[in-house]
Amino acid sequence: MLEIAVLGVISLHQPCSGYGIRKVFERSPSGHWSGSTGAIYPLLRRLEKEGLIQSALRRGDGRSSRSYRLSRNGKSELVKWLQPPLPDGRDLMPIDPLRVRVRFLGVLSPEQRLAVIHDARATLKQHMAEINSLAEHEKNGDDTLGYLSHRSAILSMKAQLAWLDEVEAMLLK
Amino acid sequence: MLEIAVLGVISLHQPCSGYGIRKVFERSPSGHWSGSTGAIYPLLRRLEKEGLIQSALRRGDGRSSRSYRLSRNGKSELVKWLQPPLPDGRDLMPIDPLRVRVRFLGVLSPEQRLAVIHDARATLKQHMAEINSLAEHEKNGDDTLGYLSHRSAILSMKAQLAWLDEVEAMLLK
DNA sequence: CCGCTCATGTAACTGGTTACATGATTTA
DNA sequence: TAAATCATGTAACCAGTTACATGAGCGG
Repeated sequence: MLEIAVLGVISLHQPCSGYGIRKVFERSPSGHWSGSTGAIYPLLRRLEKEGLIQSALRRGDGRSSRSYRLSRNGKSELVKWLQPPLPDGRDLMPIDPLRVRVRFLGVLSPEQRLAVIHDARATLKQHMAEINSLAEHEKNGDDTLGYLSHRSAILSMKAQLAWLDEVEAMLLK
Repeated sequence: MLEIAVLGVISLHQPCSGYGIRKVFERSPSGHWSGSTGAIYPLLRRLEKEGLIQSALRRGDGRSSRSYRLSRNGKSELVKWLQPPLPDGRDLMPIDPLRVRVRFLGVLSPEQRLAVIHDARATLKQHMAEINSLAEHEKNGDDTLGYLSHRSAILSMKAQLAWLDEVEAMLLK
């Protein structure tokens, strides 16, 4: 997946450096990859060896960096991944840490269970507010798909909050 | 995470075999771990070595299996993981393959983009129907938390469907 | 000139998957 | 009696993280 994400990020920001790609991952609020150097740099060299991306050296002197662009093969690889059919419904459902927690809530005392729910609600609300301000900011910008990605995160957190209400109601019953 | 999930599954089904634990993962519809032998069996031995679980041999003759139970330490490890504070908001957001796809939809033609949306909608609806029938079945059962886990999956898929409507609307605009 | 950001890289590790291998028990 | 299921395990691999290491350029 990181491989595809890197191709995708290059498609959005080309020409860009490995460092630039890392920062995109690091700064993205919708959880995921750390943008660790140990993942990105070896991956970039592999992608270039496979002909999916091309690099050019930017200034051999001093602060030199590689500038990456997507090749035709790289683009068609990305297109191929994007196109239907999508993977199985199960593979579309990521592991939700909150869901896992609630699944095993039975080992806690009733009071502790409620404490977990309350804490989860607070954490979600706060993170939602953060992403919401980002989204508002780019609402009428040119990066529609970036905005929509943030909307996805917002809607999914809203759904989790609604779910937490259900959970609390059933626990109190 | 698999480590915690295994402790959790044992807490729910103890005493149970490694095979039984694997099946729980395999059959769970809310995507995640494959329940691969190469993950479970070494992990179980490690957990026992660490004193988090205990095993007893069930019939040395013929089809023999190990029967696992949670130890006090194992239970308190699970309790510790469950309790607040939850991880950072970012770490609570798993990587959503659908979101990643939409993020990079720009490389496709407008018609292809809509095809992806339509396919995603169909896949989600079908998977939602499957989980929904499971959830209905266990609605008034004793495993409230199992039911709520499925509800979480359902609500999150509903949110994704609503989001896809937003995406389509913005793409058509 | 000090600290921050840009920039690249490696080594050790963790956590998981796939595929293979084995064999007993149950069921159609 | 054949096929499915119960049951356990290993080896090779893949993807990603953490921590370490290095160094240039830029702003206060």
